[in-house]
Amino acid sequence: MAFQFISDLEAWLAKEYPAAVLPAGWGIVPERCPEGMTGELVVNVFRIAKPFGCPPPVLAARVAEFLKSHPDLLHVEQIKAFVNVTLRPEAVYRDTVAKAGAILERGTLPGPEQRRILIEYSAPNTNKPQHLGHVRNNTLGMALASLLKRVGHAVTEINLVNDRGIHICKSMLAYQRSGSGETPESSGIKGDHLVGKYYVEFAKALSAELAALKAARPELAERSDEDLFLETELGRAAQKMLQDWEAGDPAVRALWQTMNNWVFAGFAQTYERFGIHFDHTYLESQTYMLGKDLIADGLARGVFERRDDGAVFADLGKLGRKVVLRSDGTSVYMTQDIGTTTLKYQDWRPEEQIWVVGDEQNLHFQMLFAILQKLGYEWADRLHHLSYGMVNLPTGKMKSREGTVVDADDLFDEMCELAYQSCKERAGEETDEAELRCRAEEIGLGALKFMLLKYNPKTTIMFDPQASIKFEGDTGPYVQYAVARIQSMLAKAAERGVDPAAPVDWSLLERPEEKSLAILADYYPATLQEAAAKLDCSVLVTYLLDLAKSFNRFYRECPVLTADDPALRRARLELALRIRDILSDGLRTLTIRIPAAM
RNA sequence: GGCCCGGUAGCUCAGAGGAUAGAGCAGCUGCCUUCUAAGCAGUUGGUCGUGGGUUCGAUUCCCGCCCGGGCUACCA
Repeated sequence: MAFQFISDLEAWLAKEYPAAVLPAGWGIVPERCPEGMTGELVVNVFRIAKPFGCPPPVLAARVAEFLKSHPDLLHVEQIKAFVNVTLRPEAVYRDTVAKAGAILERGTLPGPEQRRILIEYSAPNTNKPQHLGHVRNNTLGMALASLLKRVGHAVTEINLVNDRGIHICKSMLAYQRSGSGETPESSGIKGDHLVGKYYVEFAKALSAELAALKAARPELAERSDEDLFLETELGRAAQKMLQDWEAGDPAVRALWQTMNNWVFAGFAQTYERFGIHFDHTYLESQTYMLGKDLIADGLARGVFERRDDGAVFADLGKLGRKVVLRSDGTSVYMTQDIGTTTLKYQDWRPEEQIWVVGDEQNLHFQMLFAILQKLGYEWADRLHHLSYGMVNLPTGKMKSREGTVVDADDLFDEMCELAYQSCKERAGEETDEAELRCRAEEIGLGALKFMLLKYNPKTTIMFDPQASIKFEGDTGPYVQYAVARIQSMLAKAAERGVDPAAPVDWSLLERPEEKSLAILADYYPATLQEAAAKLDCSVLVTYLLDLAKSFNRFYRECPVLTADDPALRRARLELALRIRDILSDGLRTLTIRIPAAM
């Protein structure tokens, strides 16, 4: 915030109360005055009173007294410990939007607060295409990376692809048995979907075999499917394939490489369409053996202990005990994660690492961080798990096996097709097809990202296709539309006799819709920084909706190009342009693109 | 059982020790020969799960309880 009367108030308080011990980073943050109260900003003295050693209403009275004599303020009203103020128009704009670029620049953190941050997200398996759950992960990851960059951090985006393991072997086995040489080219099916088709095929065949097994041996009826996996022929065959893979069997390796390449090509398309770019992709097949030496080292140093059966574990106190090496000496997931985390540190030397991973792994990450701290890494206290909730459907959870997943590519298509229909209806005949498709892509995918970012990451999202796919109300297109309206005004400025390069007389903007818009705009830098500090893009989303709403109210109430006074036209256009810059910057920060027109 | 997250309007969600708890959707009423109606304005709708406690003040903090979800493997 950069309001002059606030700085003056702080200076005055410092002078009047020299004994007050103010906390570090102290500063008065004015709040926007609630609807229905007279005033534009409010100084909440409840919040600041403590160090001054007098009752809030008493301090508020003194604050009000000081502010009443301040030249920037038209009206000051004290109610209990709230001091509501109304500003002179010239003060509003001078302190907010009038200084070109100032608001956008203030979004960047001061140098010493900028850090090198590594963020890992997406982390797909290569046995099936991505679904809505992955889309939430991808969206949260890419937008968070972008937000952190926006406030000045040096961010490295990493993907760690889980390209080996029993799940891949399931797809491979089904393909080997019934694929008859089908390829993405021969079938016309996108690579990841083709591989997914065989994964589903395996799952079906396995459950048929399990059902037959249970029918033949009723004593097994109570056992879980996982439990009985190796009792089935298919299970044993998949297991055998995994062992062959690990032994480096050339045929298995070749099939694995072929099918994985299909999936990589498919993922690349999906990522490209969504606008995702990783600085580096690690493959689990190349990192899964890491970590064992660190365990051995930790064991020697007494960080880990060996159990009677030979398994090595970490005693993590309240978190419990965690096995880090099986009794047969092989790794578990935790072993690999210890290894890859140190690898990532060595490769990039980040000051912070962030993992975007679902909340079912909360305990895993608590344990991982605790283990790394026990191992004594000085960077181990700057690791964050950005935990997010599931995406549920009205019918319940998404389950690959039951075919109830919302496929990522299908969802993209559906969003964009709906956007296209709407674009087509509202555009004139003269707009060409390619342009409409391009707009629809930006609107459709923008709506999807915005919808996923709107929620606090930790909440479980209910995705109702009927209700969630919409372009009205609290949506991305609502914000994009505000930008499009401003662009359209700018395009017409010349024909209405407004020169966007002419000087601006801000004092003409006296209407409440104008002033509150400028005041709200000034909260942008703080909002960016708050969102970045909380690793929560929904803070920014909510703000952009507010700002767009405030703009739309202004747009309705205050004619811009059709105002009588040319100087007023000029000033209002300038205000609109400053708002456009913030909305655009905000959308870009969320990785949402801005259509040229809507 | 233990640990973690959630319970706010019919629905989906914000908010947060302070003023009269907000928004979108859905419903109802208006507003397009006037800068883009993917918009604006109005209106209906709430004992903020529940019982205690702390406080000048609690929906917000603390404790108990109820409901929903997650985790609690030598799976990833």
